[in-house]
Amino acid sequence: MTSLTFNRIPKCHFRGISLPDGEPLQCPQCIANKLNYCGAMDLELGTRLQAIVTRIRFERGRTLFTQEDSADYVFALAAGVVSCSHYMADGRRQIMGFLFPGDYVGMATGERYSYSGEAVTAGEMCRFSRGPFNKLLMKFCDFEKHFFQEVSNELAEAQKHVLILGRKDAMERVASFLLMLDERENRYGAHDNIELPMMRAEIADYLGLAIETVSRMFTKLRNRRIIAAPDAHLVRILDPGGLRAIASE
Amino acid sequence: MTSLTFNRIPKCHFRGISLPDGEPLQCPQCIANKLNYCGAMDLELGTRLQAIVTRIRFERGRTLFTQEDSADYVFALAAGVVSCSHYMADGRRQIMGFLFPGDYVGMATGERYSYSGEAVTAGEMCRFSRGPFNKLLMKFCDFEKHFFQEVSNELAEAQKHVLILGRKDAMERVASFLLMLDERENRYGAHDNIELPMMRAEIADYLGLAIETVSRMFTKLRNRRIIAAPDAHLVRILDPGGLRAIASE
DNA sequence: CGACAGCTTGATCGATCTCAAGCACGGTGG
DNA sequence: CCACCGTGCTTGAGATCGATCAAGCTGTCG
Repeated sequence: MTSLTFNRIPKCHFRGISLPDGEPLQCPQCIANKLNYCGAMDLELGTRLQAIVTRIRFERGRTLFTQEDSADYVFALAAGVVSCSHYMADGRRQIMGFLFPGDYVGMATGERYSYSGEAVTAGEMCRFSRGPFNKLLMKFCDFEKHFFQEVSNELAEAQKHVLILGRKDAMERVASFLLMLDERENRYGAHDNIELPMMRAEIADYLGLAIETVSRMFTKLRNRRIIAAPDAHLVRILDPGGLRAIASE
Repeated sequence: MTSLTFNRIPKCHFRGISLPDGEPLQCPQCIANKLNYCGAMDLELGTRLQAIVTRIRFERGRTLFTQEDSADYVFALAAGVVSCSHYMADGRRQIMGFLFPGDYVGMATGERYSYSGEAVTAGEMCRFSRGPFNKLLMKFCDFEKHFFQEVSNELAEAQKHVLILGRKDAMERVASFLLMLDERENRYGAHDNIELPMMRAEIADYLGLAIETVSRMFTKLRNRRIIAAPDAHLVRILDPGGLRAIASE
């Protein structure tokens, strides 16, 4: 069966991801997932996208694009996790968000990306030249309506982020962060553990805290039996209600 | 002359705004300002918008919509300044942004507004039922492309906000805030003073600070001759370079 | 086995919040 | 006209949360 399916690409193992050798992941599939309103067009759209895509594998730590780069490409993440960080002149970093498989970046941007994309884990992404990509989607789909929705979602997330950073204390921030990851995983089916693909430093720079503070909050949550954490990158929520209360949404 | 012009509505006097009695401001004009790509259609679009608009005047302090309200309306601000605040259960407030004449709200939202709109000054806004408004614009204009741009801008602003809240100290936050207001006024022509229509409490809740801290930072900037402040709601930037350095963009 | 990176924990420091007081201004009523 | 009051702003003093500095712990890799 060669027709594109609308299943999400398999939930990736964020850490120690093992990509199939040789045969790259089907990028158009993740595009199609996001564009699934396209209906009957998919197969041809997929083929056309295949024709203009560049697939790029990367290792943890690799910088995929920087905030100074001219925004010539649109990226779709096929596997792995990527952070979007803004660096200040003196080196301070604010992580704006994390990209997970199926996420885009580079659509809603001006002349330049305003943040840098860095690989939190190994992974693979699909790169499209902005022009042809836009033209193609515009031609095939009711393009803007769809991406309007996408950007709206991103905006809502940014506003949640503003609330966390502006008015929540350290405990509330960490709790909110865990709930966000939990909700994300819930969207793709039941799960018992939350996987934390990122390091403490990345959580800290997302939450506007110091590494040590993040660590202390995890410890506190563990001691209070709100969560269990078999290792630093795995969390099981023992008391969802308690966690939600702590996050004080 | 009845044809719509593309001039911005007159720069409003934020505080002590005096609205012409009887004859309401021409709302479709502010819509048209934002939609000026519509070109030849404007006149008819304006007329149709006239037909579905409800104009609402409001005094300082009035709540225009709340975060619990079902998002049935799109608003366009014709005059005055409005804050968009998210309230937490215990009363903490985070101001997500301020609306100025010509700004919209309610386009990029889900089922409900996720924040409340409150009048920072007296003003006037135009209210459209979401359905007819969308239909109308969709019919007349290359609607989504335009609003995609709008939401993208909003997203960029939210991300700037995230950076301010996540990684800047009190001094940098206040400096950044003043620069934002300055840039906004610059877009509409030269000016010598920045008007601060909002109170210290609102600046504080936008910047994630306490009122007292905001006040102290103003004092510090004044003492260092970076700004002059004839009164609490007027600021003149004496040393733009210095202010930019302090904001450490 | 040693070196290193990432995480945790402890002790101290400091920026910002909180609490409290005083000031400036505008509106109101005697 | 002026005393009074309320609101918003500023300033000061002390408390607090989270940052910073420093050390130790754990697991991985060569």
